Amino acid sequence: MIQRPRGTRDFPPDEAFRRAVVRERMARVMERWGYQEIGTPTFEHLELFTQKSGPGVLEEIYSFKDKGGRDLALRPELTAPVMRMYVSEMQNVPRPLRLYYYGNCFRYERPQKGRFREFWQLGCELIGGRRADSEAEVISLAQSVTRSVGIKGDLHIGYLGLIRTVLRKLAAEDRPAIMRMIDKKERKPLAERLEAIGADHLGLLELIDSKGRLALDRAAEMAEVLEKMPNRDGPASPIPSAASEGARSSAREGRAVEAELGLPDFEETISLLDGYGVDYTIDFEIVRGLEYYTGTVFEMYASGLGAQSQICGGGTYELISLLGGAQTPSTGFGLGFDRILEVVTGLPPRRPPLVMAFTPQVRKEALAAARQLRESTAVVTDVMGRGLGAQLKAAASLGAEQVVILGEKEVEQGVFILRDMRSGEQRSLSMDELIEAVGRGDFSQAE
RNA sequence: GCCGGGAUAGGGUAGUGGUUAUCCUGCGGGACUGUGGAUCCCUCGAGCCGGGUUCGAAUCCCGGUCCCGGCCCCA
Repeated sequence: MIQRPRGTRDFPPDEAFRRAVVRERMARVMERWGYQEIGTPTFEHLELFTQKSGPGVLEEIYSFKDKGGRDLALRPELTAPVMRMYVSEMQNVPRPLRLYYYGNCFRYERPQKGRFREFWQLGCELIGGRRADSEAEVISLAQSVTRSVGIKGDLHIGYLGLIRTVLRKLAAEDRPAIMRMIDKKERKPLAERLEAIGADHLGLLELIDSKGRLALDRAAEMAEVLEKMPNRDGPASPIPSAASEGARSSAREGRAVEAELGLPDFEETISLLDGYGVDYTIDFEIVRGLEYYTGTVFEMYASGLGAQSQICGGGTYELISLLGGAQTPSTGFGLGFDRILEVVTGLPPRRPPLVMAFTPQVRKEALAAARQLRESTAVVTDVMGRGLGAQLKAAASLGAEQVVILGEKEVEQGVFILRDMRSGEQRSLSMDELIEAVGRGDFSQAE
């Protein structure tokens, strides 16, 4: 017997239905905010991903050569493809662009709870807006989307400008280790290291330990001090444009990303969030590793997912120039669709179809009637050559709520019997009355 | 790439060296060609794969595959 490839899943009817309902609800929220769905290819040139994330991603990417010798890769995420699409065909569309996507992605990783080799992401990108406004909108949208399926995620919002500025007061060789320890929450080693390099007075530890409003106050105090301090590597270098440096470095290879302190911008974002009524925690511990994030970053967590509790991640980044476009800020997030399905509860069950039961003599009439009823609801008919009794039995085990019964008598009188399977109550109805009675019972009503 | 636990009919399971491989459920058929999920009867259907040990392996050993959880990583 042939098995499924490791880390992939089959979705039986009930599960596929749940996924469709959740996807549908979340997409509807995106649409309400004016975001338009786009689609990109399942595979791309490998270079797109190495350019964005560095050669390190090769380990976890499904890459291959096609018959023409091209290096291709199954997409491991969707932000880079969306940005590629923007650069190659949407740069002249009026800004801002509000886009969303849903698609499967592939990573060669060890499967565990909430982690698969083929997984689905749903996300959005807001391209070319003013920073604080865009961030507030996107963060609010993220919360709105997850809440639309009944998930109350724990939203943490951080800001990289401050930490980057602190790091620039340190010797360049110390920075990666410090960054890593923050990300890993290795508090003790971090404290020791900061002390060892004489940086414990900068307030970094206190900053990442503070959460919420307190953190913002602390950040403001720090910013005042930091602004007066010289950087160890001179003034901040602007983001290099693709043209100016040959466009081949990856975001991960230590490109100088804007490191302006910019705390007022972050404060503006935060204050707008209050306008949106977003529920959040300020948390400077979020660093999201990547160098292409330029300012605000955020993540959402949900309980019940074991080691993989993060269901959403996003922020503001500068990727477009890296892919050869004009420098354009973009804010977005990606949702781990599969993880969301793990924690979502209380979805309505699929509505069972109407069963059209008939005696053998009037099969054709029954099929014709079924065809008419399908204009307004889901209808199934027997294909097993069963007798009427057996058809009723089958309808019952399907969970059918209503059965239409048709025999010679009914055909002669031009009526149909509508039987309510719960009560056993039966009524004789004309086709028009029948259509009226069964109402709309299709897929969309189940949501 | 690393660590731990697993894998027996479609689903759920019992069995720890010799059984006709257990039971529940399911599927299909029948009792039942004008009205229900009940009942009864019949049928179908399994020890992940490959080696090894043994007179004999679902059971013990080795390798692989896949699943579950964790580490690493998480764009």
